[in-house]
Amino acid sequence: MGITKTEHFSENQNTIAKLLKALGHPARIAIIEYLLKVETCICGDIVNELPLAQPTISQHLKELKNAGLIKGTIEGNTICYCIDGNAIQYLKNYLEDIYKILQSQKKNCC
Amino acid sequence: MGITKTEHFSENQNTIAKLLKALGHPARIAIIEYLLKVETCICGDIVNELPLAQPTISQHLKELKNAGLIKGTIEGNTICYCIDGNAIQYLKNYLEDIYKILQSQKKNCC
DNA sequence: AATGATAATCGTAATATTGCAATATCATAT
DNA sequence: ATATGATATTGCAATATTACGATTATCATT
Repeated sequence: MGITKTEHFSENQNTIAKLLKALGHPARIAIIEYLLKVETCICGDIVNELPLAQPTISQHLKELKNAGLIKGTIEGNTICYCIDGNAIQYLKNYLEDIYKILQSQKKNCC
Repeated sequence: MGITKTEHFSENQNTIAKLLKALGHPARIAIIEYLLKVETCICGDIVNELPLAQPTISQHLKELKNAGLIKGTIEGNTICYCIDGNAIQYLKNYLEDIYKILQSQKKNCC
């Protein structure tokens, strides 16, 4: 029915899925990579960097922000966006955990 | 227009986004976690573990498989599913790289 | 106050996703 | 041969996502 049954899954599973989903679009990956590159947070020029219209980018930024992957603070008449390290760390740890468990298992098939 | 403009982004960005998108659903996270738990690859009982109908789970499995996150091999009249460690490692490395770069930057805002 | 620059929001069209009932497929047991 | 059990596919309804033009809001600078 087009609606995800979040209530049937654990809070952790929903949190992880939400973060990963927010990153699951090339434009949003590109935004993250750009934010990482420029280092400084004055980021009004994302629009010039990406091949998408300004409203589209604004929408992608909103989604990244909703998911908690970036933070934005008003800075005069521009907005200062930057990556939230905690969210990245959370995902990194999750994947490291999965990887570690996989490594510890003796492969007996596939 | 509802269609992602993949052609405007790098191959790497599209690959990462595709993997993350495939993981960006609680049911698929639950499937991965279950596959991790059972260790052995005979995994026909995912349907009994998750609160979703059999066709829905079959569809989620297909998406994980298309993204390259799991492998499935026919084993008589059951199917043996297991996680593809390479895909997990790829994502893990990507997030570790981002995290490392973040750590190396001196925070001056946000 | 008027102007300009920047970014968010609204509205809408096109497409994708989620979920399931019904059905199909296919290996194996009877 | 036929029934059974396991998984895949089809078809469809409900909802979500993607993208952008038009507009609006906000604020710094005239």
